[in-house]
Amino acid sequence: MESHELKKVGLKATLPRVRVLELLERSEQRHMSAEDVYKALLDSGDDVGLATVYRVLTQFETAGLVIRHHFEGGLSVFELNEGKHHDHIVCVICGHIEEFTDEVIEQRQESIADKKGFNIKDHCLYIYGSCQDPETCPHYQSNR
Amino acid sequence: MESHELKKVGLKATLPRVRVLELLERSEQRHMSAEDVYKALLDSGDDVGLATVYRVLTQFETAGLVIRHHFEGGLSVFELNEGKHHDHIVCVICGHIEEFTDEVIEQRQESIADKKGFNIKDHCLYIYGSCQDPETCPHYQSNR
DNA sequence: CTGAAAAAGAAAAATTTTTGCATTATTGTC
DNA sequence: GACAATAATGCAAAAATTTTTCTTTTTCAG
Repeated sequence: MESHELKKVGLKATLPRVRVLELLERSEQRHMSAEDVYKALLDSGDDVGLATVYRVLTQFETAGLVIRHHFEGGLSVFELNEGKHHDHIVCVICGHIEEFTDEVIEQRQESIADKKGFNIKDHCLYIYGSCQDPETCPHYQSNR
Repeated sequence: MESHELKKVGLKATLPRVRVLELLERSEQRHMSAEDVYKALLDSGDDVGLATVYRVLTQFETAGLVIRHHFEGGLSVFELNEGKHHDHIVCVICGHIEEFTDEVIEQRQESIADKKGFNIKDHCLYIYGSCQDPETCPHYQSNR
């Protein structure tokens, strides 16, 4: 139940918040822009304002429920924070996104930060490319 | 001479373009937003329009002269493309940015992309943290 | 249930980036 | 060097995106 998760982070379980959280948990698309969320909610019959969506997403980010990414092209997207850090590999042709983690990369980052005297708060690695799989990348052939 | 570099990529050596390029080459701040560039040019007596700055920076990006980054917080910044790829470690307190490359990380990325069937076009790694050096991070003490 | 406090919604505002168009500048040729 | 063709600039207006304000509505503890 989503209301419990909201209470846990000190947010009242209002309808818009519950809906946004449900959406992020259940949507096929793990990475959604504020606009995406807004439209999806409208489509499913919820009468919510875009300003509320922005507010809620920002609150969720602050509360640690979601993570905000800035992909190439300036696109801001949100994804549910499920606790385990991961990086992203994005197909610039079809938009397909896969997640991964690599212990070696994580460790190298730590040692680089140490060497430079930084305390890591956060980090993100985005790999952009084309997935050559016609199944997942329907536009691959026409754009190859 | 900047006009030569512009010609080389097929852009006419107009005053605004030369000025923007000069600025990016000479500024202490390697990473500048469009607004930063605009203000710096006005300050140095150039009468340029903000729209032109945006246009020129986008042209430079297309031509490969500059690289555009989207840092945490949604901030778009540009830096001169000097040919050698590097990643960034950013102090979220004072804004100080350092560049680095790590061969091991680069290789791991390649092998991850291979394993997933992606052709890497580009990639970027941003580490966010606090640089604990009071010299380079003047705000560190007050925000620690 | 009820009331205080918080949140939603709508519209306006603030930001950032792009576009249309008249004017100005650049460049290859004479 | 000057000239005309072509491309680029600057301004203002328009988009696009995100945030804020303010009034009304909702939540939740007692």
